[in-house]
Amino acid sequence: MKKRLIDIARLAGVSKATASRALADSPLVREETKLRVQEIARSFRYQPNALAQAVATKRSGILGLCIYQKNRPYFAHTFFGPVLDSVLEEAGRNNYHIVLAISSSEEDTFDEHFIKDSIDGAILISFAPQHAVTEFARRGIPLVLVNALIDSPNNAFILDDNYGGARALMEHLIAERGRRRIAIITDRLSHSSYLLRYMAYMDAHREHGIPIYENPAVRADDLWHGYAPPEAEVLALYGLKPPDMLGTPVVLRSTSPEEGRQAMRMLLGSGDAPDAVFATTDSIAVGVLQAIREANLRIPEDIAVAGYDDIEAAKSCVPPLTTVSVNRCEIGRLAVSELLAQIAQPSSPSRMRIVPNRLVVREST
Amino acid sequence: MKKRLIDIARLAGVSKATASRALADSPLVREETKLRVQEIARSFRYQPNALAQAVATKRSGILGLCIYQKNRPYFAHTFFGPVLDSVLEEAGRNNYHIVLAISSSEEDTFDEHFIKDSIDGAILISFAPQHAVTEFARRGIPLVLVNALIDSPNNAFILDDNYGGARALMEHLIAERGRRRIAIITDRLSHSSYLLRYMAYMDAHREHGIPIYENPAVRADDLWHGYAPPEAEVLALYGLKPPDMLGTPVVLRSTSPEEGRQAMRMLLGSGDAPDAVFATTDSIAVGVLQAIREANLRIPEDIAVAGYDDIEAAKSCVPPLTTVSVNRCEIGRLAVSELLAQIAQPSSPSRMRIVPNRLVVREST
DNA sequence: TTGTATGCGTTATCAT
DNA sequence: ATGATAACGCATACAA
Repeated sequence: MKKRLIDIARLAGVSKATASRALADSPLVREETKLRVQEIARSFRYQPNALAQAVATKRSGILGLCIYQKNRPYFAHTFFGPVLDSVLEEAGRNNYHIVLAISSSEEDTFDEHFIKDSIDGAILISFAPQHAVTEFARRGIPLVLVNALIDSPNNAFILDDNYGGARALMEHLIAERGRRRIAIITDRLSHSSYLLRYMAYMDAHREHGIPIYENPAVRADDLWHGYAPPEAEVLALYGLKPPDMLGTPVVLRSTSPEEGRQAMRMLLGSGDAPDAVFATTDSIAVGVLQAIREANLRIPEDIAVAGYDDIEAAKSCVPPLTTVSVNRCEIGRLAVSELLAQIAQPSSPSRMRIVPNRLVVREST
Repeated sequence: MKKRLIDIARLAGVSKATASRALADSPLVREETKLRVQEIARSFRYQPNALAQAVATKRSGILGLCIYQKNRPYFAHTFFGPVLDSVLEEAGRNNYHIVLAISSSEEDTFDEHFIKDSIDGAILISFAPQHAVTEFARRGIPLVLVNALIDSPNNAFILDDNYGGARALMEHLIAERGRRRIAIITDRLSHSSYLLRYMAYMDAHREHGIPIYENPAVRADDLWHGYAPPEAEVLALYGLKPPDMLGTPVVLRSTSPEEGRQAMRMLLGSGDAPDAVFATTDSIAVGVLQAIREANLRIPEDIAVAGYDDIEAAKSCVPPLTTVSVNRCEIGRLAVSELLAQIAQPSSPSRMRIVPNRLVVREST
């Protein structure tokens, strides 16, 4: 019933080798026989066994897309989802398949998952522990890191311009909107993306010579949970120096409207409210908006609110949110194209590509 | 450098066969040698070549997750995304991998994509053309259909209780909120999910003996674009009869806030506004809310708005949206478990599982 | 231009 | 309990 290459070959009266060549459209086979083989293959809807092809050619045509994420959302995530979509598009254009992997443990190096010498390359999004990167290298699997800043040679990096985007946003708040008491509410700074956004926040203050907003309700020792100071070597890769002054941001344990709402309530309840809030994700900002509305304050007149990411909700929330629009589409596309380049030319040098973003001013500032 | 099974075997001083058995923890091998082989394998971080295993065992451990979607979002979609997440969870729990496929053409049967006898089973979400289902059957690939209502034997179906959910929502609007002029704004009815929601809307009116809301601005011939009447046989599978009366819903070309906004503007501009709107997706409802706010009408006092799906934005929009919460998580989980059951027992009968949903009343009604 | 023979890295069968 | 050896389905180096 199910036809193999040898069946097609017999039906066409040729050998397996010739049939194989004919189906691969090799110039080594006479046009006439080529057409005959192809016609027979088509009439039986023959499809080669991709797995057998893979073991023979040592090329599976499969790319792995991996994220470290303890809980949902995994790919139903405002960043991972759109990146996945463009990864799929670009991979499809080049006839590659995408297999997904999630790991809840930072110890994991994904070799239990799907590595097993069966993927041609991998993309790691948003978090990449050193030992995982090492393991991929050891197995000779080309790797591209997205929005993860670590000190690693021979890998390509695709990064949103977190620092630049946050700087532009801060310029908007300080120079265009004249805000001077700007609070920052952020997810953990151990993640390089948030760290860079935070550093932009600090640097903007310094350059404009205005003091960092401090709130007695925010106790640094409570709130910096688990934050390790940025490593100078890693920052240097990005052309940055460790911040020479530190504020006390409100550091959340995760990114969610509910956490943002509670954080903002705390700031409002302290009786020393800011005149602007930089929430380092739109998701947090949505909760911040809620808290301010519930306190019957006006946005942006009393408190301006800005987010980061430009997720769907940023357009439909009330008021629509000023934010930094991250080019997730381009990030996914570049990740695949860099990966394919590395697969084609395994010895190509490590490259870092910083993807520009765009400040989107809406009605919340 | 890269170790194969034979290398491990030699190092352990045994044959390939014994090594293979030892690593598979076969009872056929002496405990002592088993431990020796396993220890050596571990020390060299040996990982078997999954592709070679797959050709030998005729089992790849890969499941395909396919959607027909012309444009983005693909998996960054309010339904596909969360379903994908729970598919990944459930597949991972059973040591299966997921490879994704999108097709922009209804003609496509996915055999060009990844079928090629290399997946153990497939899940088709939200749309399943007959010939694609036939092709999967022809190739002997177990298939599960999610939220797609077609007449097909030997396949498992997982369906949100679209009809029941929409009925509950209509009961809420009519009985609890006393609304009598209820407009419906929906994506194309050629999709069974929307069709079932629409039928619930019609049936609720009939049973309560209240007339369907009609608006002169809505011209049926313009708006039913491409809608084919429901096929009785397919509906019968679901225990339903074709509607014995028809309204003129506002039928959109897609699901988006912007389309919803424009549709609602049209209704408002007609001078004959409804007192409630059933938007068959939350995404549409978000746009409806905007249009009503822009017209300075009160929600829900002047016009109540209800959606369907319970996407993230439903909680954070203003006012928070009354909607039907679809159990996407359970849908994805069931899809995988049904598929695995079918893989294990290829001759098991076709099953239809309807996943309950939940009416969530918020402040928009 | 075509065919033969070998290799890819496993698992499975059949001896021993 | 272990080892040869044959599948698995394809690609390809080498011969012809």
